[in-house]
Amino acid sequence: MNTSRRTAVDRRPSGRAPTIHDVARAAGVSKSSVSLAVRGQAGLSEATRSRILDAAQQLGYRSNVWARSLVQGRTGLIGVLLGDLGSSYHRDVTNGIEDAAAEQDIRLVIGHGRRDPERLRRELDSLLALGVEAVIVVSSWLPPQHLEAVAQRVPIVVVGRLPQEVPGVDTVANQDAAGARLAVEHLLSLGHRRILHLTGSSRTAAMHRRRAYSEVMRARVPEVGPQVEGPEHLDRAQAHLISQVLRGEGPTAVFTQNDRIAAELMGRCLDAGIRLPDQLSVVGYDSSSLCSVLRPRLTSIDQPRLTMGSLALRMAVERIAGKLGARAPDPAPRWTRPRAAPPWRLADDAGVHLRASGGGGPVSPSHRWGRA
Amino acid sequence: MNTSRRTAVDRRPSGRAPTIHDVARAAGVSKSSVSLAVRGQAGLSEATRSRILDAAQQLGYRSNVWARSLVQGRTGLIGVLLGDLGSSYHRDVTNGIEDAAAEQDIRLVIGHGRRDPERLRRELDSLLALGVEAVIVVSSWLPPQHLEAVAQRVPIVVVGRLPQEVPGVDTVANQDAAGARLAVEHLLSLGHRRILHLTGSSRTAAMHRRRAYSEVMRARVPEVGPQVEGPEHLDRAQAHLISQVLRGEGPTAVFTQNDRIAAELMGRCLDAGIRLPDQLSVVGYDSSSLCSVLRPRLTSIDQPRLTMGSLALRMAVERIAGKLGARAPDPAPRWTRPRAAPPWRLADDAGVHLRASGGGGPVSPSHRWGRA
DNA sequence: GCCGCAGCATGGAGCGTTCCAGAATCGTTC
DNA sequence: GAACGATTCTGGAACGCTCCATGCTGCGGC
Repeated sequence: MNTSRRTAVDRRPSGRAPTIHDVARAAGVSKSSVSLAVRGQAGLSEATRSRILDAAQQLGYRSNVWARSLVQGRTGLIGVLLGDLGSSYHRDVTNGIEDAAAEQDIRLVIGHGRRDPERLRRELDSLLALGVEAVIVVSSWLPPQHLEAVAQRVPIVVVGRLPQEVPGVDTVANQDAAGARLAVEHLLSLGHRRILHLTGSSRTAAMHRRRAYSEVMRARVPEVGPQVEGPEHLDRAQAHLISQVLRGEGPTAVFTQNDRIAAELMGRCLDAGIRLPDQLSVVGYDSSSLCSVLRPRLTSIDQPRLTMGSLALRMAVERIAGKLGARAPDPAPRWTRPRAAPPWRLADDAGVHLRASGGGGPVSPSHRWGRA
Repeated sequence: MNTSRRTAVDRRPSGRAPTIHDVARAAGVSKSSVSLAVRGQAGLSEATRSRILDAAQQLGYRSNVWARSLVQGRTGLIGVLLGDLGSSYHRDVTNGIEDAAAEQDIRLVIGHGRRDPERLRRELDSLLALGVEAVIVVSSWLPPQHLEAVAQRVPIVVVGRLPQEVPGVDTVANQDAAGARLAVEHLLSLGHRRILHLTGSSRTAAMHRRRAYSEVMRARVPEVGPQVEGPEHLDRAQAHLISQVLRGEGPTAVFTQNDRIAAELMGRCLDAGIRLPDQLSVVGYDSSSLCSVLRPRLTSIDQPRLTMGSLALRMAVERIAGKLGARAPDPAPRWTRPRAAPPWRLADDAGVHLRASGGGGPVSPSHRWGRA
């Protein structure tokens, strides 16, 4: 039967990784002592400890995460499910998550949804199969009922705005309404009155921005009121806007739902020979890396993406600790709001601010201004 | 002693997941039979199989990946270490990897280096600790000696250009030289003679591009020859270039090492009142998402990023299969080059092409052209 | 001199699987 | 009816680790 085992051993990647037994033999101690030593637990003399660690070092020993988690019943893994790679938003949120994870003994596993709800689901399943103890979903595209089902197995924190509150799912979101208000107030302060809102989505975050825009417009310029284009026929709306501007009619400023739409609009305006910002001012939302690349530079609303990420991780850790019956590892920090038990949500707790395009070419109506 | 176990059980996330034993008991068979059934292996009657699967379904049983990989000695995991999230390059390469992985029974684990070699190393370690069977590194920033050390434990495929050939490490790279030649030939065909090369790096890929640029310039316009600025004092070089152009002197075209630098240059030119592309033509490298956003649109060199990703995954799988002593799963495809045994590398096998800015505003010297 | 008690160190059980040798069952064939 | 092979099913060992009960020292106090 030893020979039968042999074959299994031989089938594994060359030079089979050293185990706790190998280290034990090398250091002349029992496997239990090695286990204590590598985990830095008490109950060993300094002499043996260092002897063991030396041997481990020399053999290139690394503890097998799977074996450990098998016996401990936990993995120390948190899944990060990104709606998309390749966006500065997701990068920054992820960085925030990583920074917070580095403070704890938490390992992250990143999954990638490729902007596709179906793929997002599959990736979520995949993360669960890996044994993550919680999942941070940086996307609002997962269907609520699916989220709810998964949340019964494992804590879920969503960074973004879900269409509805989901039992057992915590959320972190930026203050969309406040951001939109900032944007509109900024344009108003520049003297604009006819301000258009261009939106590409009817999802929750977009609707919050749109609603706030409308409220401000109704309150501040009742004689003009809100004018929203999109999300449907967005292309045609842009074309119409451009022809208006070329005739010297229509809006003098546009607040777009996000930077991508702003960039697209700016491109089309420039193609049509419209002078930006003289003939049209544009303000975006997200403060993406596009802002400083575009000419004229784009004024946009900045979300505290790093903070949102860190927040999400801490919430996940707290949930795990709660599930495990222990108390939260940190003394509850400022943001904790230890109010209602699950389900709870923490939204709008992350501030937002306007980042006017610094430097040479701010988007403005015919005159320059400094920083907002 | 049973009670002592109890506490361990109770400490684990609520409602302890059902195991193979639970299913066995429910179906009235042995755990071995359950194992066979859930893995769809032969050796069971249809009757018992379906009875077992029903029971498993009812209990919501999911096989424990850690336990499985512990006994099988393999995880089915491949690590993807990204030099950075948030770039369209990394996204596309990752998509290519994922597409190829979907065809196999491979699960991907993504790590994130944040453009920092030190962090890259830590993430690599973290992936190894997770038990990945191979790592695809989408970055050229890891020090060769470190790569070499790790490659002894697990196959490594690098997407990018390492400073030197590393034993045991496979690489996938685009044809930097061919790409650079395309770019320069393109500008020459538009009538440019004084073409500057602006580079931001002295790393390998950049050097390949730079060298190819110089060769073409020497061969095609010997009376002008190559002129390279950067990587040091890039900022000053740009300022100088702009002042030259404003005086109607200096280069009429610039080939930049990448799109980021091209975008920066274009921004500064526009800030200075230079008309693009009338006064200066710019060609970038990468065909990033910037190209279609900028005005005028940016002509750039396109790398087959998806293909490169798929290639990398197939190479990794092949390596794993080789290490495991089995033959490659697929009949060797076109690109395999089954030449030298390890170490081998496969570079420059992924084609490259110029993507001229379509539509309205191509970067050109005073006249328009169609697609290249 | 013996007891008690630290402090260290250890072997064994068990985590949830897979794998394998062998047992049990069944149907054929002589 | 015995012998045999094929089919179906099973228990135990092992994977690499943690945890626990227990053993072994040596030392101070009575």
